[in-house]
Amino acid sequence: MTYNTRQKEIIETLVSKKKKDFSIKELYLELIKKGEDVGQTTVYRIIENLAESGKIQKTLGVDGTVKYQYLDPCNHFGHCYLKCAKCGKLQHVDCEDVCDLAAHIENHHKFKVDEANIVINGTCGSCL
Amino acid sequence: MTYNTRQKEIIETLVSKKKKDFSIKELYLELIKKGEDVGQTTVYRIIENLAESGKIQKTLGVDGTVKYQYLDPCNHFGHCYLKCAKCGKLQHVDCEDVCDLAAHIENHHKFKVDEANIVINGTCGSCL
DNA sequence: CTAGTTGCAAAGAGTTTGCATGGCG
DNA sequence: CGCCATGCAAACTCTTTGCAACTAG
Repeated sequence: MTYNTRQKEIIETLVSKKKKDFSIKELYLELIKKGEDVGQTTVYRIIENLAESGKIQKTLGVDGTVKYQYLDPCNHFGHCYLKCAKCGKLQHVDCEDVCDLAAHIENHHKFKVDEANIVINGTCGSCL
Repeated sequence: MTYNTRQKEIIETLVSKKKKDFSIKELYLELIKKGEDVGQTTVYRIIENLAESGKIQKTLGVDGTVKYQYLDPCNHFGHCYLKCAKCGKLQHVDCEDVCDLAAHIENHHKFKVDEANIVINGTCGSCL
């Protein structure tokens, strides 16, 4: 149904190295700077697909603009993200307490927690 | 420094009744429909101020567009929001487990949790 | 060969800005 | 009266769409 193309590979590779959130424009300019021959429309389309398939997540950046963020495959229980409101970096955390909270919420508050998508906002160590 | 105006009052009143997230356009059209005489630019400016002051929060809606959301003043410990990915509704939860998790993260993961801004994504009871 | 993919340019949304007018205190 | 707020229109930025050329399988 879908073809593997040079553009898809270039973009997926670049995106999977990202540790911070990024905008389409940033990504596009980075590609151009590297001399990669990719159209802006194509970047939009590929990023949209990646977001739909769940490999990256659409988010609001620190500055209030739309950004995208690569999520390492971490769908196991007890995982969550800590997002720094100052530098925008995303930190992964695994711990039982997240499990406990999720379980509690599901049992007591009629709400099915999406374990792959718990984001806690705050300030990271380096920014404090 | 700032004046109280008819427009601010109208918008703040309307916004504080919102239980779901909303877009500027929706808000503006709602005002027009009610016969309120408010310019679209003014809506943008007032909403921006409310977001800056923390009374409302800028978020990404279910459809991937930018929305705003009124947050009832709930800055006490152990509070968090449950956001339904299907209907977009925001639910408030108070429980010790949130406290515990926040404390754990601060102590073990070098991260200062913003207690007023913990949003857990998932699916609410009515949408299940 | 066929169907998905790309990239350009144009169209469409959403948001911001300049500036003259109006209103609060 | 002085300063902030408002609203219109224009400017801008971001994103999507139409379409012809291209490419993977």
